[in-house]
Amino acid sequence: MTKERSALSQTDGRLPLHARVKDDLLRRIRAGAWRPGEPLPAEPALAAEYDISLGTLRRVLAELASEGLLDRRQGRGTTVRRASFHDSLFRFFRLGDGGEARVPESRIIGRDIEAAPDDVASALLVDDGADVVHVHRVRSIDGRPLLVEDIWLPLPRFAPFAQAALDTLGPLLYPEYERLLGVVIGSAKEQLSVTSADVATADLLGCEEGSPVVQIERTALTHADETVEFRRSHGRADAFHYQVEIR
Amino acid sequence: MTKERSALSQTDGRLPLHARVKDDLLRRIRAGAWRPGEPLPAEPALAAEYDISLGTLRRVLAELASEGLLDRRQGRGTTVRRASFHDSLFRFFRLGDGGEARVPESRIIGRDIEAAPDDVASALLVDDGADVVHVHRVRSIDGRPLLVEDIWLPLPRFAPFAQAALDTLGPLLYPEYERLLGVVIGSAKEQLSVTSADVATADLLGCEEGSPVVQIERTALTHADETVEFRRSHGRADAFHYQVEIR
DNA sequence: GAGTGGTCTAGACCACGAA
DNA sequence: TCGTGGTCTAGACCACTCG
Repeated sequence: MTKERSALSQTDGRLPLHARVKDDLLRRIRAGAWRPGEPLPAEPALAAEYDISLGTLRRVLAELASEGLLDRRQGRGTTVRRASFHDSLFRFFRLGDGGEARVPESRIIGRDIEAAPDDVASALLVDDGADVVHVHRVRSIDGRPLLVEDIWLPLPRFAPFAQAALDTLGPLLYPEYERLLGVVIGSAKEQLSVTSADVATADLLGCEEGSPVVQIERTALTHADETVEFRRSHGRADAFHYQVEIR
Repeated sequence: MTKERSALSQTDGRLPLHARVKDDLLRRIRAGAWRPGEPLPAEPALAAEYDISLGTLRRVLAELASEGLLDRRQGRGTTVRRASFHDSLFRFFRLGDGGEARVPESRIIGRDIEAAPDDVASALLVDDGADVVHVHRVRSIDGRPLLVEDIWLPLPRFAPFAQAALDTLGPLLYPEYERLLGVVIGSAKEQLSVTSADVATADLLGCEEGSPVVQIERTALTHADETVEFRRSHGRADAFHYQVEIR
């Protein structure tokens, strides 16, 4: 009679052990079994739970750490890493001077509840016309406007965000999502293209209507791959500047 | 008397063993100790050479493989991976239809030897005014011009390339560098910005002078981090389209 | 001091690929 | 068939963090 590893019953038995354990841990991480910062069970406990050797478990944890999902520190434990991608303003736009990583100021111009336009609905995976929160804001450095953002969030999940006093919101929204709703952003996809500025955007950016602007569309997901935010940002093309390092 | 590991004499003795072995392997790979595709010594041989256990060596090799430098295949051996980043045309521009990964056609408009302009000289790390090969070409899909490229290569290293018959050159230059000169590209840095088309570029791209174009500046390096190519490409901004996935 | 992850070793068996 | 890397185990000792 073969020994069953009940903890792995949901994984593909044809895969090597380490792959099955990795899949299962991935599932639990995505399911939010541990909050970011909260330690996972210690290695001997996890190894016992999966009925595998310490070496095999350690290999899996090392892989997940190298892929950026886990944080391992001697003496402290293994924790789920909080996603911390840079602000797209910093990744894509050249700032006044090089150097310091300042958080750009944020001025919210409007926040309301509206029926989702087609493109927003399909990005957020909600029905056309479903209610969503819409935030419109400008991000600046030293008072110089650099990026105009439209942000859409699904309801009813983001109702607390729709009601929070505007002056309590910091310039970075993801920490606010976590504080107000317990929603932790795990990954995002961004899509860049070049368009031309409409009147309102040109006005906010201080450029001429029709002048080229870089458009960044971002879809943000939780660790469980739930789509929870869609934003469309525009910045002056003459300030655009992006570097890629290729393997 | 402590046992010396002569193979590691060039590495920092305060580092853990696996890190020292990794540094040394990295150095040898960069130095071209093995050609891409040629197998490294087998694990037991390498482990003996470094006087470390198989497990430790395997950990190092697995790391290098996961970072894309090595290719490991059961029964075949461990080899240095040939860099194979996608053509920037595919990474940054939307093509007629989605789907197939065709290699765009290439039409060389000019090739000559010239004195390096300031920006080219500083990118290639050669003296201002030093002789360089300059290639000017247009890349198209289905006869539709998508990208205009200026490519500069340092002399005398690229002399064979300057002399090769144009009709023997394929649309992808990196395989040609390898064939003609034994130069293998290991990595590249790209820098994107938005400018406006000059007359000549507009003419080649079929757009109006002054209309927005995306500029891609690429510096290509060998595994040994020697700078061997600088290219500046321009494509129509309305065809620009780039996706990033963030952790 | 107790518990955590970090490093390192030794050895077994399996699956793949080339000769 | 033989040598390669792939998987898995067992156990030792060290270094860091925290109460």
